[in-house]
Amino acid sequence: MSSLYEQNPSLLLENSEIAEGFKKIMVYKKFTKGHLLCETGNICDHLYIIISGITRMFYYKENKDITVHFCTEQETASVFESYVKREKSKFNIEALEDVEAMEISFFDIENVLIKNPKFERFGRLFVQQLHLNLIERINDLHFHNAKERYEKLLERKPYLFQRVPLKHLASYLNITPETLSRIRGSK
Amino acid sequence: MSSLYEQNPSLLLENSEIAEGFKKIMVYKKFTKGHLLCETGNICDHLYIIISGITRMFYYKENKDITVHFCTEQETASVFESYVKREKSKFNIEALEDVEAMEISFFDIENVLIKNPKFERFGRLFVQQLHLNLIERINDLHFHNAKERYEKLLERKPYLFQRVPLKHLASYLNITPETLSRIRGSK
DNA sequence: TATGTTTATTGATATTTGTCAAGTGTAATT
DNA sequence: AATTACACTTGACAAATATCAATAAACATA
Repeated sequence: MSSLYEQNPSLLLENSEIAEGFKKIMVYKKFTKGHLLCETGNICDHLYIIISGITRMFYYKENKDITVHFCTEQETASVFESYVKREKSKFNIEALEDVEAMEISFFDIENVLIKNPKFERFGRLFVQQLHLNLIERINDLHFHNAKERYEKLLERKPYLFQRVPLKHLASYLNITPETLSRIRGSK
Repeated sequence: MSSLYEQNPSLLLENSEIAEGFKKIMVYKKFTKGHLLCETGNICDHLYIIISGITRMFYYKENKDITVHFCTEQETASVFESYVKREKSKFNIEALEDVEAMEISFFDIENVLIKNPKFERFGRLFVQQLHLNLIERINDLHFHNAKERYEKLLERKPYLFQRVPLKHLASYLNITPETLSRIRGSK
């Protein structure tokens, strides 16, 4: 598989040198359900590679709690734009279950990349994968009505419906809990 | 400015070695208004760095022409997921004006990165910038109603309203031309 | 288990946005 | 200039989704 379209950056971690380089800066962490891994107004200084559990990213709009993203096993939770641009996060990240994760700090990644430019490839693939995921998400939001969005999500991430309160799924789908309930009822 | 949050990858092109590496694989191209730089069903094999003119990415949903993205001077047009994953594009890219662009092929980028791993940093920053733009876009789509989306776009990219037919802006905002017309009328 | 709290469902109604149709304006072409 | 095609606007109505209120179900905790 050629470098530009290697989709899964974790493949590169089989290269033990790169794996070791990153493993050195990872810290094992546990968070209890309800804990905020990142809070509005703070700069998101860490990435969290989820080992177990599930998180959601959310914010408040006119007192309504709106979820914009979920992360679960093998995925990486962060407020990317805050992390990269060093600006205050508009979002919170909350543990919806007890969460185990490997934490990596911005500054440590920084140093690894400076010392080992060859790790940049991993960085690119990592960001590329984030980007591909977001393209899929935006295409879903843009091209489909409420019911289609629901069905897509049910097909793609059925586990969310087992693990996450429907109200969060509703706001993630950009609909009200009432509308989600009616969509689900009409089956 | 430190490497991870250098936002504008073009800064790196001031490093003449990297600039030269990429310049070698760029080809100057001209397209007339209406030309399709990428067509549905084909793999998008090239990036286009726009020098002048403007493009839109669009597709057909139930015979409706829906615009998902615009690119203008200094920006890079491509169907990223087709380009990266080597899969058939779901989108067309159309020149809305006569367009001058630097064309770069997938395979040439591939080779440059393989021969010069130090160029990976540029690649990462490039993808990172794409990603930050998309985050902004999705936040707008997700968090705002029709009128707010219109106002955001007017504020952020006023030139689009000078250069692009309103019907394309309407579908980009995920509303009908009639709704856009009414929003504009109510001022 | 009992109690209180949160979450989910259901119904009635309101609002937003879309659809269809007609008409006007504008630009390109003959 | 007349003709055509396309873009835009406006109005009447329809459909999708939201809001508000009431209730039921599930969950948490004493």
